[in-house]
Amino acid sequence: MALRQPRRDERRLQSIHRLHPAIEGRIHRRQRPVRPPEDRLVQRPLRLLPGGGPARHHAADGLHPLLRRRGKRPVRVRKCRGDRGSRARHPRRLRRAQPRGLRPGAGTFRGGESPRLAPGTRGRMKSAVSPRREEDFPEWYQQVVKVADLAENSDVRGCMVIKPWGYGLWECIQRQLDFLFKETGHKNAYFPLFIPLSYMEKEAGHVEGFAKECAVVTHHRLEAGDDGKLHPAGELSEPLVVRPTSETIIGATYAKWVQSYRDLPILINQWANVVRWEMRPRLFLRTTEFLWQEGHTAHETEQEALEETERMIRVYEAFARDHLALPVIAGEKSESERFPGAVKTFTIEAMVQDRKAIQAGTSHFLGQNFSRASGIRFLSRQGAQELAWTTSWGVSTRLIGTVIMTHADDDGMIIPPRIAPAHVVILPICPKPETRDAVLAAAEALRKRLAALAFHGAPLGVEVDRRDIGGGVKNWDWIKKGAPVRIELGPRDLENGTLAVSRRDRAGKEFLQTDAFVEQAPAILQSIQDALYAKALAWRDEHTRVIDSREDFRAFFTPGNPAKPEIHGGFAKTHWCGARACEERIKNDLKVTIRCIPFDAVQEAGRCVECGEPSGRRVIFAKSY
RNA sequence: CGGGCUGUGGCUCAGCUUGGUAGAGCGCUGCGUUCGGGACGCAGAGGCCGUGGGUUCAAAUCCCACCAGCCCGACCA
Repeated sequence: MALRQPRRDERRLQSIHRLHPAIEGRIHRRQRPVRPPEDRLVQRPLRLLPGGGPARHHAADGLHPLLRRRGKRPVRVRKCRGDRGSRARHPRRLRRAQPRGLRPGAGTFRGGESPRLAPGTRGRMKSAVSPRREEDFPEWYQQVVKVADLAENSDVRGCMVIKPWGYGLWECIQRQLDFLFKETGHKNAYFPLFIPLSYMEKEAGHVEGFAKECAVVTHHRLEAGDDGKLHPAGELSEPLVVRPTSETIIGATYAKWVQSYRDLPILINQWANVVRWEMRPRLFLRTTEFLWQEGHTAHETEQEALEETERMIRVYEAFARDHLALPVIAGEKSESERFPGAVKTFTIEAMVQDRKAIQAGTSHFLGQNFSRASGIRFLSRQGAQELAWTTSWGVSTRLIGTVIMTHADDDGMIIPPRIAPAHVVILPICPKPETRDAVLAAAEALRKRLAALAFHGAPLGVEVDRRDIGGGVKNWDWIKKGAPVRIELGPRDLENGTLAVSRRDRAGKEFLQTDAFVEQAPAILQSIQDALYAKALAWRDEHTRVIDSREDFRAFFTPGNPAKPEIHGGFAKTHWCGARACEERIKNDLKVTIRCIPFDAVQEAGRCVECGEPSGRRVIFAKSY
């Protein structure tokens, strides 16, 4: 009783708070913001390709031929020129602009009732995602995943349903990475989901790292009880662990495969799911079950294994850069951040839009730790029994989260063309039933022409959205999903042989001759790819600081408002003496960790940013995911 | 695993203090007007109020227990 009373009061307080006029006014304001003319669509001259490429522009008056043609009919022209600002003065709009009064349940920023305007952004275009990045980055992220139709939470805590558009991203990543693995001499195989408990105990560091987050299978049968419910029965003699990673079971297998140096190297990769019982799941970034790839190799010499470890982190680095448009820093992890059981861990670290670091891929030199634990022995060229040298390396569906947090904006997802499930989406505009068939036929013809083209060796992915819904809704749907290029094709385009092209990385749209567009399509996609990379690189560089003093370091990572930290900090390139104690203290004080010791760090004398002891090179400090 | 909070149509929530016919917005369906920047009007479908027990003539509402989820800390790709 005493427990519930304060709860009531709090609820009441909340209700009162919601009804406060100032707050209500902000939430209920339904006015459509009058967009400044320079933000309007059609008027702004566009270039689809950088540097005055072959993109064909409208005549000097800035008008598309279509619009000029219609210029004889002033009413149409005004409409076509996208003079949407006038909509605010339209009688119907005016009516909507009136305050609606209090409506129950509307005092929320979530769900369908998203606010048109964020505080202090009067007159700005509303964005598709609410809140905006600068308002609440974690919530923005969740909303992007949702509105882009990438994934959703399932009824199983911590496990997500990856929806077709999101899974399409994974398929593209998978296909291209797989190609790169094959190119570097690896073959795919598949190992069991279940690992005998005793295997997990073999490597001490490994146990320590994963024991706390293992799902354990103890029974193999269900029996109906007297209560009518099903109960586990048939207890296993030895519990099975659902793989959190596969070093142990693969090691045990390799031990059987390897007899002599002639059996080495073993270069194998597996595409699989793994389970790590996480406390705080987040779609794509940290889920209980996730999809990944894990490469496991065994080598004759330490040198060979080290080369493999570095080769694969370089593969990841290049893949991130060229395919995902992610600038990453490749380097080595400090001891405390190493993979459990590894001798060395290499990583690629990306910076996302809240300036935090995210580990996007890792490659581990496992030394002889796992071959010792699993007994991977071979007869050497000299006739002696030796332990193999092993490596493992992996990237996961977290890459998708990284891509989202790097490229997406306040209107939703932006997909780098090279991993887009569909590169070009054709939106047929069918205002009148009598032109519908012709427009759809033209859309299909265009799809075929585009699909015959190639982008980086693969056919262009083209989708025609035939859904019978409003043109604006349809268009926004694909903006939110982040399709690289949208084509609007309407009846008037048919007469003129034109189409309207929109790039997801830029505002507005441009009318082009269909032939010209088809010719340029792959180049436009590459231009988008390059632009995304350039933007992400500029962002990272802008928020990377060379820091030498302890005060500057602490100031860099201390938010102005600790109660509700704003987006702050970034990458700090600082000297570090190498002592674990310094690293630890910084982590405790600032929640900042060493992301990596970059491979390309120049040798340079300096002093540790924490203790002042001498240091030979700089490391990257950052807050991280 | 510690601390705080919440469970009511698909989603976000109101209703509970003071027990008496279950509500709103969005979404969904149909029809009409729309459709090249996110439309509008009208009509409609959809809920044993987390579960179990108790109090009462009567429980979404009061009491008890349980379950689930969220947030903040420790851990992580």
